[in-house]
Amino acid sequence: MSEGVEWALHTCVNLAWVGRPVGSARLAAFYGLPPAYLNKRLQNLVRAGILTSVPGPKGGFALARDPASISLLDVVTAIEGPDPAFRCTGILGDSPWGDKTADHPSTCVIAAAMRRAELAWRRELAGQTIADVCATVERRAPGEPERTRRWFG
Amino acid sequence: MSEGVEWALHTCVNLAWVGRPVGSARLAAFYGLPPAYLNKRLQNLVRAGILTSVPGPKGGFALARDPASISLLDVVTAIEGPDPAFRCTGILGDSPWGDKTADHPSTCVIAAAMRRAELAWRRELAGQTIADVCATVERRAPGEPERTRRWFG
DNA sequence: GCCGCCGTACTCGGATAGCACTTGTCCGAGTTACTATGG
DNA sequence: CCATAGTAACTCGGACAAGTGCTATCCGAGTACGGCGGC
Repeated sequence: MSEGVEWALHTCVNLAWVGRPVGSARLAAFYGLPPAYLNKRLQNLVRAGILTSVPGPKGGFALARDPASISLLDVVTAIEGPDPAFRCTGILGDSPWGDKTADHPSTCVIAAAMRRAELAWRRELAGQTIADVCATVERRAPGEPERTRRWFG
Repeated sequence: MSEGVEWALHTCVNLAWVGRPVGSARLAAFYGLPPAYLNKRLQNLVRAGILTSVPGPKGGFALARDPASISLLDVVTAIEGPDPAFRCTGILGDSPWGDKTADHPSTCVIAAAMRRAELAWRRELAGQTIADVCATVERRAPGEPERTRRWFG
């Protein structure tokens, strides 16, 4: 899985705490990441409707909606793309008595099993939101949001 | 995910039906796959203890144990490796007040959420065996095992 | 003092190289089955 | 007819290139802020 997923998730949590637009350079400096590349990934989140981008001075990226309505799955799919990890190429159609025209991705038993597993993975990710992560961190380290907000200010 | 996973899974099902060693060239010809590359992947299954390799004429690959004891997860991890898809690089340690020495992969809330999702995925895959796939296919197409066995004979 | 204009500096956004990993290929070591030969 | 030694062919196994996608970088278009001049 792309490493940018980790960066995007942590950045979303930070943005949830700050609450106002922050430039990608400042966001990247927080973790010592390459600013331009983080910017490229945050653009993916903008296209997915997770973030809003504000140009000009005092601009930057901010959450587009409530952290409670942004699931981890939303962020992951925004970075990795909507395609599932396992893709059935329909090699059954190339077998001696295979039917090239059949819809193998839908009928293949193996593809179905892999799809079931991936669905469980997506369901688990969809059940956790950015707000949940924030709440868990705050319970463990109550001063974290204020400290982060101050650093970015 | 690597495309070889699909090839390995289908090949395991075929081997379960045939029941005796089959060369990688013959196995690859069944789906029109590159023989040498399929061989390379089947070697992964041998190292994982899923297949046994028999050299010389009349040799090839065969299942090392009962199909009911080979889960889809076994095959996937044999090809993809044991590392999880999401790897926590511990960027929290690079934050302004981060602790480089802390065990971030274990304590990070985001890493925990991703690990939970991946665990659900693995559990789903571990619950399905090659024998289950074979049984489902046979129920749907009763003549399939015999037809496959005959083609490889 | 207040309003409007301009320049500036900062932001995002997309187009452009470098690198790692998956994919694909090849040839050599080892082993087994077959064959020919001798008893 | 049977045992045996030799040969030959077929197998896996690991070492060697090419293509694709992720990683990283740069520069240009656009916009809001701050300063300046005029009213």
